[in-house]
Amino acid sequence: MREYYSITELTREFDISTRTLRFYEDEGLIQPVRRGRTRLFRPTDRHLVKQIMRGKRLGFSINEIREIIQMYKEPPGEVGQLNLMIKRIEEKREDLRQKRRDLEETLAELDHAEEACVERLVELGVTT
Amino acid sequence: MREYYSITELTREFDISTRTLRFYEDEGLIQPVRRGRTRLFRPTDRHLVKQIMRGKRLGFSINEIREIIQMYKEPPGEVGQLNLMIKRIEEKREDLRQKRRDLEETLAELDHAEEACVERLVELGVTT
DNA sequence: CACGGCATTTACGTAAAAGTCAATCGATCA
DNA sequence: TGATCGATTGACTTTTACGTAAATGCCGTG
Repeated sequence: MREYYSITELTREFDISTRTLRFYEDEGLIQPVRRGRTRLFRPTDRHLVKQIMRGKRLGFSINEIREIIQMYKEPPGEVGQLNLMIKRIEEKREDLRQKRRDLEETLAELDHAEEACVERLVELGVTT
Repeated sequence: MREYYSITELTREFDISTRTLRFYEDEGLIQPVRRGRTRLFRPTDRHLVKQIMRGKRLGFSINEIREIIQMYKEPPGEVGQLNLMIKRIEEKREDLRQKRRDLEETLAELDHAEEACVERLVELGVTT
């Protein structure tokens, strides 16, 4: 496991801009350390970026991603806080389950659409 | 099956504003008919709205949703167009499969986070 | 030491997707 | 007939998530 990644390494790996990484830092999603003024990204920062990109692909906003990231962190020490966190996690999971239903339905409709296209090709006498 | 829905009926059903429905009309995603100036939404418009909301939850942009909706329509009559459409459909499906992987990974991490919370509660001697 | 290349900060810009507000119109109820 | 309710249009505003530009810092190489 590498100790540090440069900002450009991460921009290449995740196909995002430096601006985007600095933006995520401003938003408090990642906390790269500094050597002088230069940012040094540790493996945990890299992993966070990976999680952020996943969240983005799933259509979560920065705020929602921030919430999700909170959940991955060490669980709090107090009972009330723990129960609250469990509740929040359950909510997010329900959210994700809805997305999964949406996803399966969309996939099914696309399957259907593709079949219709293929059938149409057959009608037109195209040798597959 | 109802013949027409009013704009407010649909805003209530989908929990969106009238502004949003008009916006979708401006964007050409739906084409409600008119009685005078009043919009009348047919079942097909309602179904389109349902598909739009699904797309939104999955993080697709309006343009992407527009593309997807195109794919649900009648397949074109020309062979080149049909092959192009099949290619586009396959791309979208790959996109959705990526989302599905993201989704499963996120769900797994949330499961993990919840377990950690529950364990912590046990450590604290909370009777479940 | 000058230079190229990467990095930084600050500041302003922008596209997408609506929200909000004001003025108006038309149908209907009392 | 006047008031009220729902709908419409148009203009302006807002939020999110960065993009872009300008000016400058840091550093290894020849």
